[in-house]
Amino acid sequence: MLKIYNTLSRKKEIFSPRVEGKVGLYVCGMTVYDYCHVGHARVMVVFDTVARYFRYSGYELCYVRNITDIDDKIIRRAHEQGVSLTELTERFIEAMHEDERALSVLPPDIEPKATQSIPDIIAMIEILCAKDLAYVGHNGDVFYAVTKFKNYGQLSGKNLDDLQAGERVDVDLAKRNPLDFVLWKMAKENEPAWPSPWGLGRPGWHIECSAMSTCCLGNSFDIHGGGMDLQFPHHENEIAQSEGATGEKFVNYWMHNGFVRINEEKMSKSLGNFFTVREVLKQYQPEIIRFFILSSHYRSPLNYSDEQLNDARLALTRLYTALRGCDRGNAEIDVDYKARFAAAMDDDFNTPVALSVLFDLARELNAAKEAKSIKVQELVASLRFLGGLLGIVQGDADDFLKSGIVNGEALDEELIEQQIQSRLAAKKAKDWALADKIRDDLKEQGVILEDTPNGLSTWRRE
RNA sequence: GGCUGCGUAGCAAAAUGGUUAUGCAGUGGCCUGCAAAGCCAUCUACGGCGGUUCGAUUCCGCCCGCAGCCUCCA
Repeated sequence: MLKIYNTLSRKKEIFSPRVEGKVGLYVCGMTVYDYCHVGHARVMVVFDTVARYFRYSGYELCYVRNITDIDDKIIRRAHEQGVSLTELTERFIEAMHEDERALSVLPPDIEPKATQSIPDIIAMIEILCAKDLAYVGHNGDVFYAVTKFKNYGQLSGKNLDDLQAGERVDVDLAKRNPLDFVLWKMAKENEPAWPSPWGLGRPGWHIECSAMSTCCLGNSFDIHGGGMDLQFPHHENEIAQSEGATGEKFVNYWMHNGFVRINEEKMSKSLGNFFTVREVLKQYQPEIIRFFILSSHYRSPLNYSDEQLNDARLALTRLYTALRGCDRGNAEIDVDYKARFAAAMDDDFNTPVALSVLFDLARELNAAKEAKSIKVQELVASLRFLGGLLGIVQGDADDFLKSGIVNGEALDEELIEQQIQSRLAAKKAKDWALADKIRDDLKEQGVILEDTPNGLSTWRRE
């Protein structure tokens, strides 16, 4: 039985879909004006893992993740770079898809763009105006009147009085209440704009998600996810907009993932302390990043450091070492491991525990290999299968073990093979000093030799 | 200031009212020409103070420390 921590209730709740066997999942995606950083990677990997697990559990899933391709920052960046809006956004959408593929993130079922949802957005704003939940300010912008929505603040546990007390942003005089937020923004000169009943302009940030999610998944759907920082005000505003417009319960379960941190501080664009996915990929294999992300629970903070990435690499090395030279055949999946794995994932997607099951499997597999037990294939099949649910250990073991890219200058494989042959000859001649020297020299260059029982040697990169 | 959440062994990271997490590192053993890998065994814990309880790392309260949101942010 799957349990999900619901931000709305701040409790783990038994997941019960609106429609038996079906799940609608909406996740707030990227604003595409720059490359994805590790924080974005976390959202992608976390919800990809959630999506994979829903499908494995037999649900018919519709996974929607939007792209914000119109926004102040995008406009500014396009101006700075002297390119058109779409030139900029298309470039970063492609870059995002590249990063996703690298991280084994499967594409969502629907990936709506804000600029392609303008009619839906306008229609929703019109309803909000008609219901007197929105108004046109002095400057022509359309605002949502926060005080008119009775449950405002329920998701983030805030109330309007507290929010006003803590108000620390410049008051926009066009608003009736400083907490009101913009639904439609009038265009300034040279800004991309769409016609609307209120004039040429563009949508505010929050309304696009309300429009796209309800259009793709219905007025009511099961799960809405995103980073912790979106809880307030973004998701709070989405609820106000959607429920205000439709009169129906917007979302049943809200899932928020924790931040990636650097030195105990949130990784973010504004702090400038971020690493892009493509930067990190120069130093670590993509699977290492994915493992690193899954090694902590999705709601916990995740500290980014070379030490942590190296730990992830060593951990994956252990799993691949167990799989090395093994074939899964047509073996069945071990039911006990499968049950333990499912129990972990059913508990609010507890990937650290799910991973620990994989390590227990690896240990038994190693022992089975040594004992030449008939269980080997079953254990291999199980490790591959359960790893696959997390999007890891699907590659060839030797490919992973031999392709360390830690120090850039990788020693040529042919050269390594030559050295190994020389060493085998030295071993045959019982010239241990020479054999050891060759091995030590290779070790210096990050190549570790491992002699096998059949008198040969295999190798891997450190 | 208001509202969240967190504080676990050398590091990372889970669960749990009484019993093994797991990975890396350490120690002892097996294996090996010696290693590496692997296997077996093993040492390091639950921020502080009170309370509830037969029993608390786990529940409650207070304190200390850290992070996040309250402004664009995944």
